Amino acid sequence: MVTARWTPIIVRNLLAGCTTFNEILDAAPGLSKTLLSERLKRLERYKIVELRAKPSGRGSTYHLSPLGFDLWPVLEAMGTWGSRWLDLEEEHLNPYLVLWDVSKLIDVKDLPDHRVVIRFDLTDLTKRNRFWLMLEPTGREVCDKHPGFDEDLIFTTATRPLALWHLGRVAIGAALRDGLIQLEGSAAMKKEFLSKWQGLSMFAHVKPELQSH
Amino acid sequence: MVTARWTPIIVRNLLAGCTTFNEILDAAPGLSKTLLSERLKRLERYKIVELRAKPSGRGSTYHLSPLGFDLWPVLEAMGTWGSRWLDLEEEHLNPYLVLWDVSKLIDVKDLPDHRVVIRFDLTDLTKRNRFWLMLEPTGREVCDKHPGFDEDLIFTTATRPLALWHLGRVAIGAALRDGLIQLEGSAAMKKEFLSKWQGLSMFAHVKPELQSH
DNA sequence: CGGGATCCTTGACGATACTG
DNA sequence: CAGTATCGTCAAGGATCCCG
Repeated sequence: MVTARWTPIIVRNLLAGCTTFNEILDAAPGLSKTLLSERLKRLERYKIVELRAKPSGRGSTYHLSPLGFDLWPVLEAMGTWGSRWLDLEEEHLNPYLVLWDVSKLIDVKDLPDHRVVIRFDLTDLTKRNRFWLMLEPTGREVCDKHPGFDEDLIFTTATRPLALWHLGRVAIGAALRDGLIQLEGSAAMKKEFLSKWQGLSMFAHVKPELQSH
Repeated sequence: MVTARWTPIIVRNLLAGCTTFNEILDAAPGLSKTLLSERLKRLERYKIVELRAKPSGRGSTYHLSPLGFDLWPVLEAMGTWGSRWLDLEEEHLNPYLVLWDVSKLIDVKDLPDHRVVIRFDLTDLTKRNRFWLMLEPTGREVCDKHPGFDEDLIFTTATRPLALWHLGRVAIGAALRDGLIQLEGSAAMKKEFLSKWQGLSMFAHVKPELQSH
């Protein structure tokens, strides 16, 4: 069960803090509602996931049990192995997923006490090429429509450099110097971003054994 | 691929030292030849397994690549999780598999310089209730027919105490005292067995969180 | 022994529609 | 929104036979 199709992804999403059905679904593109429903039900039977009634009355929220949390070492071992040995594939370039991961990995204690909006422009895409990362005292969010707030930073790059940066395979400083990434905004915001809000992948420290060209 | 049905078992068998098609198959009961063949082919494409021509000319032997060996942390994390949280199931009681694991886990350097044959009698079974563990300078083997050599030790127990002992959930001393396990043979052999040839599970040190009744 | 080729069944899954 | 129910499809894989 733990290794069945999509379950590792679902558990990762729960570990990352997803709680509702659609949050889990959004962070698992390609997964159908039918299958997610079936998996969650099965994970509940296996005591890995617990359901709680939503305050709103409609639907439930999903949470890992102690048993489920303890799957983290398994997922970490898988992630480390993948980072070390697998090439960067097309599917890892999905900017929404990269930014989703970025948003989840910014430490709560590093969140600003005011709202910050960072726009990401993907120069190699023609549609769905603009995303917004919102950092607020209460949480972090990624959306692909203008959130209606002023933008504090604008991050311009292509999908591949974005993924490589997040995976720690290019340093942000070098990428800025080489023009792979551009960052616009006030000096103060840039500094905050570079020091606190990078949200590097959990496996950014893993040294790949194979050259991904 | 790494998490596809049976692949973790296949990789575990390769890590344990299986090299031929049938060795892998024997240690994965329930796995069909068709599927093992397909999996090995796929693992080869993924550079996890390497084939080598057999000296005999017929068939090949299968070996893990560096990439494959590096899956060990993943399997270890899975095994630890399972030992900690999952109940002992019927399938884990299979005495052949338990003894297979025992044989693989006896350190080469602890192997005797002469042949030792240990017979295991399963008191709760009526057929296929007798196995032989053979320890030789050149290797270890389990069979379910009399190997034609004298027996040095006779280990009498039921399947469940056998599994519990191997998993480290009952100490051999306590099991002997309680009569769950009987051991017959010369005092010297018994001493060797108890000190060197127990071949406890790799997860025998993991403390289960749940009570398996 | 050491597998490969075929055939045929099953069940896993996606699409769609539905419900409170 | 937050899922559930139904149905059709396709591919994964088991059984069987085959071959050197």
